[in-house]
Amino acid sequence: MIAMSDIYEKIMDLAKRRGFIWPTSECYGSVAGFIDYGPLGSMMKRNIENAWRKFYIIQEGYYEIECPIIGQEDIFIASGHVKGFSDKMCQCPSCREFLRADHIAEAHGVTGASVLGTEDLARLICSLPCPACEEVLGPVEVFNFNLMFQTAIGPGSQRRGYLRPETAQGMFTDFQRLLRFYRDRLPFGAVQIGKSFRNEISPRQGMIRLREFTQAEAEIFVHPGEKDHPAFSRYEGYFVPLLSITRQEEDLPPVNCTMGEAVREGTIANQYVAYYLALTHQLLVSIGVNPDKLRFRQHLPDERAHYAEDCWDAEVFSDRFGWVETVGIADRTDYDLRAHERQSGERFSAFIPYDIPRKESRIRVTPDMGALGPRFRGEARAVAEALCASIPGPDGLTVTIGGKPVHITPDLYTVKEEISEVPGTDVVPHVIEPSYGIDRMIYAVLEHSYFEEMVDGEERRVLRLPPGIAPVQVAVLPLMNRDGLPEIAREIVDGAREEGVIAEYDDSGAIGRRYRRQDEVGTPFAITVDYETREDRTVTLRDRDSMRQVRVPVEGIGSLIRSLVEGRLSFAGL
RNA sequence: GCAUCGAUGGUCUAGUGGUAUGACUUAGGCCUUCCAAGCCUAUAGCCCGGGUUCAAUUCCCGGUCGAUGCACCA
Repeated sequence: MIAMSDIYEKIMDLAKRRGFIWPTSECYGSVAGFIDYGPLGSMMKRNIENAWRKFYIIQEGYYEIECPIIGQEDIFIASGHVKGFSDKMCQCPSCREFLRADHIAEAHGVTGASVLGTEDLARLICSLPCPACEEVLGPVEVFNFNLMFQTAIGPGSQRRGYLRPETAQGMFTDFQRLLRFYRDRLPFGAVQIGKSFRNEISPRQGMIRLREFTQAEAEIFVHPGEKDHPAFSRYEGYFVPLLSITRQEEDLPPVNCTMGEAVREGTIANQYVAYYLALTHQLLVSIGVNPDKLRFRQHLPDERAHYAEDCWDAEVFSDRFGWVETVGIADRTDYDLRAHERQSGERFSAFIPYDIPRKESRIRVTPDMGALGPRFRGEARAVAEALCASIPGPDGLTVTIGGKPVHITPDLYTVKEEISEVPGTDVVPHVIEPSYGIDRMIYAVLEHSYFEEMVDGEERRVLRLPPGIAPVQVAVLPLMNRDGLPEIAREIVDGAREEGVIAEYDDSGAIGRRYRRQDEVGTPFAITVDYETREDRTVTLRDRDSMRQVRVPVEGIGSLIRSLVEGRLSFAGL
């Protein structure tokens, strides 16, 4: 079979040659961490994004939103990215080496250096030697190297902006609008597909670590006390290969487990997380990820964010890169919404009415201002406030006003027990976040679809892409480039296009060569117009994977292809 | 970011201090009645900048990109 060590080279070679993925702006030498999607790559990417939409928008009923890529600073102060998404660095004045300032300090016995401010760190390291050139650093400047790209909004750079490092924040900042849109009820979800940016220090590994990448994220807002998914039965019996914390600690392989069982035995924190694990499994397999090269690994306690209740990565096996995290599914609790509540001062909660309004009794103290006013004059207001906040005894009570104790007798206020009705309560929802790296999914699908096989002593390269993902869905080929065959073929192309099928016409070279050309880019079906077509208006339809052919009528072939692409018919059933 | 190595048509490759070999691909033509057949023709290349030199794709320095190791990293 294939020498696996260079499968990456083969795929990237094919991707470059045939217009899937190109290094960006090659005429100026490209830039690491950025790629261009060529004609077939863009098409395939869109197909994968639409497959994603089929699950999250059509099946789940969550609507998509689209927020700016540039966000103002407050957003990322709240999210923690301004502070936490950066490293403290300095540059050695002697050798110009960039260094991690906190690492230098810690190497010389300072503990907790990573949480110190830049000035404290600068003071600490000025007498220390540079780890690269051994010169004493001296009064160097310590600065934050933030992984976010920074920009200025408007002229004169008055306002700092950042390119978003994730699409998620848009769904959080729009929370109140979304809640209103969903008519003030939980649970609801919002999704977003778009570009995110991280200024990686060293973005190697081709399209696995990009500085500009596409994310598809869903934020599902749920009641903190109701983490049973209303449609859980859909995936209750669905098997997913789980690599739990326990199994990782014991060095065991993943085990297939139904979602119902995993939740019951406590492996997965709740039904919501389990539901999206299963949905993700189904989604990834449907776009062409090999299920034997897919596992769900639970984050170990030390890699999980402190606020997260549970977190799993869908990892896809690459013969080149090993297990690659491609999707993250986390229960982020109320951390994000509370963070924005703090930063913005706005409300990030939902009002949830009780089934029956609750009665609450409360002791209420009403100060007699007519009596307090003349007695305490300027201090009357403070006395009244102190009274309202306390529960007096039978002989009144003593409050401290301006540092002095003051005794208030019962004739200066009245005490009443009040029964009030409380209709509901404010709840800050918990957030379930499935987050997909589209570019990594594309790479995984390419790697898992790529096959080489021997046919009649010749090597055949074929991308076994699912028909719905393939960039070209049908090739229409006149067997001979004459005798009226090209004309019929062009009619068939037009008919297919009218059905919304991506069809390509090719009359160049021997028929076998044309099949191979299509095989290499994953075109699932090929229609060949031959001499019989002129007699009886039938053509051959070839299946990419089996290379089998059947004869079908020209009439209605466009909609036949559409049914095959959409999976409503199978070639084997023709 | 550091260290080491590398970069020749779209792809793979030969080779050189005097502008470059072959194959595949692609395009046009001939041929061809279903899986990369054959023939003719054409297109297209020494990563970028600087230096040494009469002359640099070749030697030197810097950069970019890529590979590997270290560092870093959701």
